[in-house]
Amino acid sequence: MTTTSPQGRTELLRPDGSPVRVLVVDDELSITELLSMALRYEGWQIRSAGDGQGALRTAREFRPDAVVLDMMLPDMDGLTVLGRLRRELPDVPVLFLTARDAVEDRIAGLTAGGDDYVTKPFSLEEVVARLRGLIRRSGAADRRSDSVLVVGDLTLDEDSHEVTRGGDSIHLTATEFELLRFLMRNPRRVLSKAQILDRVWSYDFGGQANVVELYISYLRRKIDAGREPMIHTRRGAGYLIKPAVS
Amino acid sequence: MTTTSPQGRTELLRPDGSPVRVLVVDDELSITELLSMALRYEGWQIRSAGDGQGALRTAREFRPDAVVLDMMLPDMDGLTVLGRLRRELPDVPVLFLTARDAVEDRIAGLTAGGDDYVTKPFSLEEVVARLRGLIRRSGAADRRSDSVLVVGDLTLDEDSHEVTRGGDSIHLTATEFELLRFLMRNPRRVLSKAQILDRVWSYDFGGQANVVELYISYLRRKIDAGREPMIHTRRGAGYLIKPAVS
DNA sequence: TGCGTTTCTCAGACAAATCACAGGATGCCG
DNA sequence: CGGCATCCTGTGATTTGTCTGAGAAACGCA
Repeated sequence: MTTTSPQGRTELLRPDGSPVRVLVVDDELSITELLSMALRYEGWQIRSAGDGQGALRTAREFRPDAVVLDMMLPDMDGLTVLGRLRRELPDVPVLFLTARDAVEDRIAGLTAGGDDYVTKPFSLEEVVARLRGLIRRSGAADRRSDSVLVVGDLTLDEDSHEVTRGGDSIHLTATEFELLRFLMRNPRRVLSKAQILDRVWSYDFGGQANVVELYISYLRRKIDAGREPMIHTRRGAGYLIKPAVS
Repeated sequence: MTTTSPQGRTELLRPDGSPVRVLVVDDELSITELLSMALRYEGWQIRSAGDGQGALRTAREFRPDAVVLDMMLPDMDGLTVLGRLRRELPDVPVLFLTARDAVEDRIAGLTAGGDDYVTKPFSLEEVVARLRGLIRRSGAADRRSDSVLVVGDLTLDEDSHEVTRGGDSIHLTATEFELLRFLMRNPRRVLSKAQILDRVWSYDFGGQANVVELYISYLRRKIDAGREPMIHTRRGAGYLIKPAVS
């Protein structure tokens, strides 16, 4: 089931209307904190664990709808945790976190069961989007929820990565796509450059803050070009997107 | 009966609408886990067993619509298991798993009865496709479900392995065929290279991830050559197939 | 056993995307 | 209506991702 909160955000809910439950497992406290905060903001109920033992214990009791699982845990191998987790909760989808530079040896097979993974360092948008996808497909959330965001005559399909405005297909790069997704998931809402940076860029991004301005300008060229603009600047505050007719 | 889920994936169902039931029998836990994961993702209900005794016990109680049976089991010969299985469930189709170097003529006789086999190491696409075929032909699922995938003017027949575009017949190698089948079973959906690798290549493949790029390029030469392209690259995300007119 | 086919590695060419930098434009305040 | 802060955007260096040719190895079949 999806529902729209007073702020205009669309939330995933379970069929009985209760919030989705997600278990986050990582040994770095800064990561679990970061993720917990971001996922809570999605309206989900979060528990976290710092090792395999804790993960299994919490899973048994918390019965999450999805799990975010770091492959590198102090006490056991990620695949071992996965195996035991599956014995408890056979159908729970798992989002794996892996190091990008890790020898890609035992990444194989991770997506085979419909699970997914992201590499560290990740962007929160990416984690949230993939989790939403997993939960949607797992059927823990209502099946009617679909993968298309719509704001005015602008649409964004999270499955096909297709973006259209007024029926015209628009090609976006990966970063542009994530930025637009973030804007569209928060329509009519001012998002500060800091918020955007924290969400759309990976958590270790160390560059200039004006990449956001740059990418907003890219998006405008592609989306607002010669039309009634949908992306607006609130000087000193941030940006927002809203339907053109206003 | 077939039904199309919100994601656009086609699922096999039994005539009464309940999910298809499959029993997986293998003594290697990693194999049963891998298969269970993948088959569950097909929307099927899975039980697994690690030896002949367990297989027979589970079969009696679970009454599967199909069985995946490793020929090498610790306690009894695959043929013995088959014989006893047949006494319980005369009509259930069986997919045998055999080592590649095993004497193949023993198997040849078995498949005459409508059963089928794949050799280890297998790809998940292959197992799933063959299981779908067995279940379809056994009549456990609705007979109207057919074996031809269609995307735009591109068709792929899973039974005859025939591929055509705009009426022209196209010859594909085994790997090209499986890759195309995977793409066509997930039309308009971005599939990452990891997903493709996990699904189309065998589970023990340890090679370079760029085989996917290579085979995509082979497919393009054969399918998109001089026509409106149907296979598209989403840089940094993966590949997708969709009808040319769009 | 030998020949054609298929699979896969490797490496270079190429294209696209990302981002820093800096000058120009715009809005806001007094 | 100036002056300052903020925002916009052109340019180009660098990095990253993808495509494909060439050839080696494995396979399948006669």
